[in-house]
Amino acid sequence: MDTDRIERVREFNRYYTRHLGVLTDRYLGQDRPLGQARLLFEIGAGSDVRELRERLGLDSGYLSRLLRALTDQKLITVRAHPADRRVRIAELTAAGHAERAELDRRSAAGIAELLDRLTDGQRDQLLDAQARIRRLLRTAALTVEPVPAGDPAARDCLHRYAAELATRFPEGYDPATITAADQVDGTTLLAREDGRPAGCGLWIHLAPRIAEIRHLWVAPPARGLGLGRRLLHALEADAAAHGVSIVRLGTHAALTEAIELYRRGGYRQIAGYSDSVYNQLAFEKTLGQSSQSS
Amino acid sequence: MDTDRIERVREFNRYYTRHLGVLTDRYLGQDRPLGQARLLFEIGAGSDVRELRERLGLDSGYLSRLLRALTDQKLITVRAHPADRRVRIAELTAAGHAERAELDRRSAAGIAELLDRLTDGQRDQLLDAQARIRRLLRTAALTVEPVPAGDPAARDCLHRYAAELATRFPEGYDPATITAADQVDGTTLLAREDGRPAGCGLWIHLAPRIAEIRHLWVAPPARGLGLGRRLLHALEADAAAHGVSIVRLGTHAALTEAIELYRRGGYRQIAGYSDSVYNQLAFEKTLGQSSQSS
DNA sequence: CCACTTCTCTGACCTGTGTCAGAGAATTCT
DNA sequence: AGAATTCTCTGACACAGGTCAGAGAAGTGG
Repeated sequence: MDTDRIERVREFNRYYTRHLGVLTDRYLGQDRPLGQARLLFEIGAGSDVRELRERLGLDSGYLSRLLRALTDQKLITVRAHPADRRVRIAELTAAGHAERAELDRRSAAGIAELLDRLTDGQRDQLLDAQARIRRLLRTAALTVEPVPAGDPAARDCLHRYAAELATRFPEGYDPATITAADQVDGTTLLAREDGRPAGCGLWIHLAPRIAEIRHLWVAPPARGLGLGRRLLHALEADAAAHGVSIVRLGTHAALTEAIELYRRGGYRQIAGYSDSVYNQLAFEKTLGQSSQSS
Repeated sequence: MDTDRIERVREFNRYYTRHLGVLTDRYLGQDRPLGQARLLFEIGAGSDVRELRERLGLDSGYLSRLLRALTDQKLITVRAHPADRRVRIAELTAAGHAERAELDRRSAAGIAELLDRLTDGQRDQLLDAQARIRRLLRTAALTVEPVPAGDPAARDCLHRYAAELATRFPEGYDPATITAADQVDGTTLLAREDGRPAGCGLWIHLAPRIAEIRHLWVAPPARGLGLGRRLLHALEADAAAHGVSIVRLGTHAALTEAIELYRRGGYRQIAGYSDSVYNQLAFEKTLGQSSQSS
């Protein structure tokens, strides 16, 4: 195995957490237990308790006691949800907002002190390297997996896809155009980032050994990570594994990034094969033996 | 202030610690409290208790109980130091070594899983960016400060400097050449990285308004961080602040990096002014108003 | 109306981490 | 030899974090 690289990453982690992680957390948890401090941040403008429990991954008993401690300190107030009085809503008081701002200021002060010791160019280098690492970690966190055609997360992606097209196409977009679940005789792929849906795509048969790729979409926050290309390749590989040798797809002239993606992916433009009004352009690719997922 | 940059660094810290930091620590502390796991690593080939306490920054009572827990699990043995029976020495048993290797393996497995999801080029990008960040953080952690001429840490640096020259000069180096503490009528500067001495340098008067910079040295682990340049500039600034307008220094032909440093720093070579056998080359710089520390 | 579910809170409990004071053994200083 | 110092261990204590079972209030469905 690649032990040298692994060791270097671990070395970095040790160094980084010791120097920066500690730095910021210590500032945060200076007067106040870390749990309470985090909760103050997480409450923000006001959140219901159930949501907080979910976001912070806490036991209901523990969270309840944390909330109690904060109300005793008059930093938050807790009241019942107007619609469902079982649910309770936590909100920051004026003192809570002040405390939160103070914690925020302190945590930022630690970073400011660090940045102060660097030249302007070095600061930019730092930010640049951090952005690159983050991008790579996010890329590694992305998963692409087949899901049943009716999968709720996938359907949700398709609706967001439709909503986006409606704003991008001058003529709008009719949501009824989306392929119905029972119409998918190929495969639906769903991409996730840390469990949250991040993109989708599906293919269906046009004829024996001929497939059509549809509804390839990447959620805005996941763009720029190469996910479109990855989904496209995965769909091709999956279709090939099901005996498909030719893949077609149609797209709209307004979707310039998509067109670029298909061109780079080895697709060539063909005459229109579809009667969908949105498919202004058509593309085709012959799947060879070399088609691989990645 | 530069709130945007600060916010971006904090964002990165949150993301990174959540994704990678957590990852490794969870693997480490899976079956075993983190304190015990860390102790197992720190003991390594065998260490005396006092040293462990220092390295991990633990209370003697707490450490004692951690050691007890590990001995009860037959992972370590503790015996008295042969020379001083108050001091105790902890050593891993065979089982302890196995356990340590297992923890190590698990922690590495988390990283390996991550790296596996990246292409080879992405892996290199990740390592490269991490190395850059680490370099920048270390640079920011370096401090340069004046110390009394007899400061033990500074004297220690000078001895290490002498030891290094002894190996680098074909003719060796006589430690008696080092400027005595009572001979320093200028300033001694000491560089530290996280408290540990990382380099030194000093200047003395050759004549009114003329100073000589001596014994500029950077500890091997701190090289490549621009510390030599920083020490040199700081010495110049300090001398200028004490009314010095001309700085001279002598060096040995074997010290090519130093010679390069002086050339880049605006020094020009002059005829030898010193009778020291090690000063094969001599340099001089006139300090202008623009001389600044940084 | 009744049974069931959902949501929060309370009390009891556990573990890990950390601090403090002092005892006891070994060593060093005078 | 006796006093002072060094080093480790023990016991007592505190607190944060976290888990579990169950009570009680509020809502939902038949």
